Amino acid sequence: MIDLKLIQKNPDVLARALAARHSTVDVAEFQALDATRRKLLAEVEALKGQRNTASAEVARLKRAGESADHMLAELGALSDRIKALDAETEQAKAKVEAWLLTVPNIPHESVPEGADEYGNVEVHRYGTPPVFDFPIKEHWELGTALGGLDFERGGKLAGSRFTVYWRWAARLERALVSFFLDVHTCEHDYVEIAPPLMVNRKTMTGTGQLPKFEEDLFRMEAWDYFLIPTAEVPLTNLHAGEVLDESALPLGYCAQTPCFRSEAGSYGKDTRGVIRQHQFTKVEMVRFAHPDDSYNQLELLRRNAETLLERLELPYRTIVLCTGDMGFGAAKTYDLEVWLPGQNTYREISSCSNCGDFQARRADIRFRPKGGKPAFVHTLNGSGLAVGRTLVAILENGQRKDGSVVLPKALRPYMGGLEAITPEMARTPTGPAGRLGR
RNA sequence: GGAGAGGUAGCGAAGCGGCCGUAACGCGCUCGACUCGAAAUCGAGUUAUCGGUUAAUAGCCGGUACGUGGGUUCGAAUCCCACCCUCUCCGCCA
Repeated sequence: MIDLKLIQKNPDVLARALAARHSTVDVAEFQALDATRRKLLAEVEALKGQRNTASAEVARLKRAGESADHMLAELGALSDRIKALDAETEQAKAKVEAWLLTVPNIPHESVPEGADEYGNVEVHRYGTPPVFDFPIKEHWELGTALGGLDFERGGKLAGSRFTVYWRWAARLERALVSFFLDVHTCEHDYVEIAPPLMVNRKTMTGTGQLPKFEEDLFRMEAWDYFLIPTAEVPLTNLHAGEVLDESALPLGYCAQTPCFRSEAGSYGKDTRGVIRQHQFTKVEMVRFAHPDDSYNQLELLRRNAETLLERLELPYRTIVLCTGDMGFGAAKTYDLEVWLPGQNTYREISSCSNCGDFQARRADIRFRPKGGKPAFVHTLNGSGLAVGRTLVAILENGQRKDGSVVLPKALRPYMGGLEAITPEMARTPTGPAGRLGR
C-alpha cells in the first residue's frame, strides 16, 4: 500500500510511477474520493466535539445533583445526526482504502524503465552452458525415461499440471530441500519456519495477493481459507500487527513449502514437464530490514540465492526487472535465471524483491527507532530456490550420452553418496533402497 | 464437539456507566544522579492513529481506539447480542 500522505502531497510522483509500470490506475479518481472523505470527516468530527462538550456538562450537572433533562432531547437529535454522518464517512473511507489496495508499489529509482520483459537488464552471469556431442533431451523425456517423473498418473490423480515423483526424483526433491535449508540456516542467518499452508483473507491481503489477484489462488469453498502461492505470504505476515525491536533487524526467515497456483491465464504455456505446475515445492527466504538498510539486504538476499546455483554448478544469469515487468508489491526485483539446455535458454528459478514499506503498511509491521515513533519496516523476499525447476536444471545440464544424469557434487551427500541417476534405476522394482545407499 | 476463564500500551496487569486512553501498579525502554566503570538504588520521561493548522513525521486544536462487528444510552473498557482468537478441563482424532 502506498503512503496516503505521499499521494496527497505528491500525486505526480505516483502518477509517474504508475505510467512507468504501464498501469491504468487513475490518480485523479483517488483525489476526488479522498476529498470527499476528508470533508465528511471534518463535519462529523465537529459534531462529535459538540456532543463531547455537552455530555461533559450533563455529567457535571448530575454530579451536582441538578437536572439535565432540558438538554437530553437536543442531544438525542445530535446523536442521530452523528450516526447517519458516521455511516456516510465510513463508506467514503472504505472507497479510499479499496482504491489504495489496488495500486502497485512505486519502483525504486535504480530500476530501469521498460514496457515488458524485453526491458530487463542483465547484471550478472555465472558459468558456461555445457556443450553436448549427442542429441540432448528435455527434462520431461529424461525424467520419464529414468522412471522419476510420472505425468500420466499426476493427471489421473488430480489433473493437468500435476506430477507424481517416483524413486530418485522424490528423493532428489527432498535432497534439494535439505541442502537449501542447511545452507540458509547454517551459513546464512535465516531461522527455519514451518508455517501454515492455508491462510485467511487478511493474511493474503497483507502481502498483496488480495484483493486484486484472487483468481490466481486456490480457495477453500467452505472456509474462506486460501492455499499459499508462496511461503512469502505466511513468513512475511508472521509479524503482522507487531512492533519489532529495532535491534532485531535485519531478521531472516526461511521455509520449504508446497506452493499452489491456479495458473489462470497461462493456458498453453509450459504445458509439458514440471516448469509450470499447480503445486510445486519452493524454499523461500524472507527478510525484515531497517528502511536505511533494505537495499543492502536485497543484495545479500540475491547472493544467498545465487550461492546455491553456484554450489550446484549450474550456469545462470541475474537480471534486474524493468518497471513494466515487476510484480505488484515490489520496488525492485532481481530474477535469477538458470540455463536449461533442453530449451536452449535461461529460465527463472528465483525472484528476489525488496517491497520497501508496501507490505509492511498493509500488514502493519513496524519497528521502534531509538527514541522515536514506530515506523514501518521494509520487507524482502526471494526464492532460495524453486525446487522443481532446480531438479529440471540438474537433469538437463547433467545429462550424458548413455541416458544417465550426473549429480552435482554438493548434492551427493544428500543422496546417499549417489553420483549419477542411471537407466537401471527406472527398473528397480522395490525403489531406491539398494541403489541409493542407506 | 461440551464446560469454564480470558483478550486493555513494547510486556504483565488494575479498572466493570461520566472524575479511566498523556489508563493505577509492576517490568521494559530513554535521559539524568550516584560510581573508576558496572550492578543495585534514586529522580524524570515514555500509547497509537486520523483530521485541521504547518516547511515539519515539531508544536497546537479536535476526533477515534480497551479482540472484531453491531445494539442500548445524552454518554460504554464497563450493560446486551453475534463472531474471532487464546488458555484450562472433558470428548474425539493423525
